[in-house]
Amino acid sequence: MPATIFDVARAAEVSTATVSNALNGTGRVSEATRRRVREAAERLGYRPNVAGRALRTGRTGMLALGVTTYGPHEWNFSEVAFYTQLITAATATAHRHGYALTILPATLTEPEWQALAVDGVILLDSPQDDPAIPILRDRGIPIAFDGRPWSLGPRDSWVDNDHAAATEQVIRHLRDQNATRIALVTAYGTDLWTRTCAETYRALVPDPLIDAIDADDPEGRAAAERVLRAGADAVYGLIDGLGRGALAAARDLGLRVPDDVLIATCSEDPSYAWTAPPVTTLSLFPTDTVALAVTALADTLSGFPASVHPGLPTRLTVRESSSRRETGPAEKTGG
Amino acid sequence: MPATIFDVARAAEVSTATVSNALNGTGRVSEATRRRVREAAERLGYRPNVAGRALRTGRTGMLALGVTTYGPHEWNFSEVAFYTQLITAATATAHRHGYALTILPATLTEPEWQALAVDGVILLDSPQDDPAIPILRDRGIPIAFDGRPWSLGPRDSWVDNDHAAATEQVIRHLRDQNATRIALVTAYGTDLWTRTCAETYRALVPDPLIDAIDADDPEGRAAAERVLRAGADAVYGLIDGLGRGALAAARDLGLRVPDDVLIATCSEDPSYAWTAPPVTTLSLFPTDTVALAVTALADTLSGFPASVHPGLPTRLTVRESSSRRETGPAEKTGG
DNA sequence: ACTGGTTGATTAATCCTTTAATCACAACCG
DNA sequence: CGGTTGTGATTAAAGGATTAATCAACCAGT
Repeated sequence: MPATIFDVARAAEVSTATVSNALNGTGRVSEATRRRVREAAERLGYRPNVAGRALRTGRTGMLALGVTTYGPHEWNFSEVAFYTQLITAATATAHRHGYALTILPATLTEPEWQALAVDGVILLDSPQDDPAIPILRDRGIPIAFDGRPWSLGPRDSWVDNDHAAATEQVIRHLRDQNATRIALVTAYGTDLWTRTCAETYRALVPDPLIDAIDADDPEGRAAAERVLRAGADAVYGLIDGLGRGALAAARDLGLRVPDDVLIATCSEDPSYAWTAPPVTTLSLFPTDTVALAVTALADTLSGFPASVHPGLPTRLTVRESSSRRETGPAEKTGG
Repeated sequence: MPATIFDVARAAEVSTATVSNALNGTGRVSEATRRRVREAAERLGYRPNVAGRALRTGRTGMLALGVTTYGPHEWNFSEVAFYTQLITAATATAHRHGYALTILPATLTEPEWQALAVDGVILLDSPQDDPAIPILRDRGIPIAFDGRPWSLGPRDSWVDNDHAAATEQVIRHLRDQNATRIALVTAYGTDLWTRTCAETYRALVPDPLIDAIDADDPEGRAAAERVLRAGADAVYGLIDGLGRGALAAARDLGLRVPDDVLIATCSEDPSYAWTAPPVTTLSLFPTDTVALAVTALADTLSGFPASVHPGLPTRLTVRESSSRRETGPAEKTGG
């Protein structure tokens, strides 16, 4: 039995319309009346009923975060710090803008997308021909893409890191450490992020060696083993767990890291500073990225034009797994 | 402009009441009419408007997950993997029961708790005198506690691991490995989980040595250093990051693990299998636990009585950080 | 004094669904 | 045949907020 707008109206001795106008800053209300209404609302602990407001305005005050998966898992959260940080930051940012945020299961059917009662959606690494897109467009729901989208509607925003530059930085670093055959291990995805990284890689590496992780092996151990068997002396992984997967694969094959193989991976996991050896990581700052996406979405919902933020920075943290000890030229060629 | 119940009524040539009854299985509707309504609804892609339904029934179809923090952080996600798994499982389970789930920021004020439009709340490690409790009780919103609560309302459920047994298992294991001075490092919390573990520890250890992590040091490095300086030869951490914090502290003090110091920590982080040395962990299976909590909450909302599930199992994974190499009696005493 | 414009408030419709109350009709019983 | 019971549907109210349309009062101008 929370206080309704009628209770406030009665207490302030005005109509409900005046209460609404006074509290929302709409219509015409004298200063004195506004104060009276505010006080009454405060005294009664009045909070607008969200269902009533949603019914009338069509706005729910809710945002949704959608994560697309490709593998068999309902969530592709193979225990990655990336998602935790991202969810955390998205939720906090949404609240800061006055929205609640709900996280969608990866397996949403078309009628479920139809029925979804949200004001806006953040889509993470939306794949090609994402079934959600046409439905959301049709419903007039703005989208903020985290990761470059395949198509962009008029009310859509997007944010992304500068993956080309990041990939180039990693490849050059591995080269500087005398890697001669650099392999790339990707996720299963058909997202543009994977594609951009792969293209940049191909443009830089004369003899590309690309493999994707298996659906049942989130840390990519089998994929790492394949590329190592194929002769790679450096592995760069686009998925968080690949540092561990590659360490395991190297050990199984009797290869020393970093003496025989160099390893680097995209990851936000702080524990890579503590593995044996510590693993070089590329951080994508998911918190900053998604916060920007949520803010863009909130701005769009406030009537501001949609915005685009490509080229967000990344950071390469070089650790022992990709640091060859100081070597003379003789050993260099021997690699 | 999605189809409303009026559109379906017109298409099926019945009243809206009949549509509602037919689709919800309420009231009295003939089989033939029910089929006609179903077909019309299907054809028009009708999905009940959640705001309209919420306004009428007072049910929103939304659950909230509340995480209480004690430190300065908006989220106490220092325990990365634990929360990821937990949030993931909670969301998936909620969806399985037909609810959406929203994650609450830790810093919710009383009026915000008042206005929160949800059918039920899951509270994680609710502290003593949690301000949310009286408000939710007053509003008749059922609570499912993950972690034993300080007080239980008639519609509240709770689930928890058997922390006493788990703590005892860890202590005994460390003793078996010849630890003579076992220290306990806790979070900042006033939650019952911390308290239960500490009490069990005190009952088993003749000379207790307890410290809590600092608010600005989520991995507890400073706390680990303090207890090691105080003479501990084994550290058991109740927070996920403490494995890393203790490894760092030991290294800084020139102590070898496991030769000079044994380390074990509560954690879901798989990368502890890859640290140098690998760290012994106690898993609390947060996914199973929270799934049970969400299910209990959904059941309560369906009219079933609230339920209580204490004593959920844990698992101790012994790794090198707490495994003394086979030693003769001479070395044992020298420990 | 009449007109026109401004201000500050109210009235009433609207959003969509659920559900208690009601009604029409047919079958059955005494 | 009048009265009761049961079935299958409809009518109308309710739930809480927003907002277009309307109204009353006042002031200024001619």
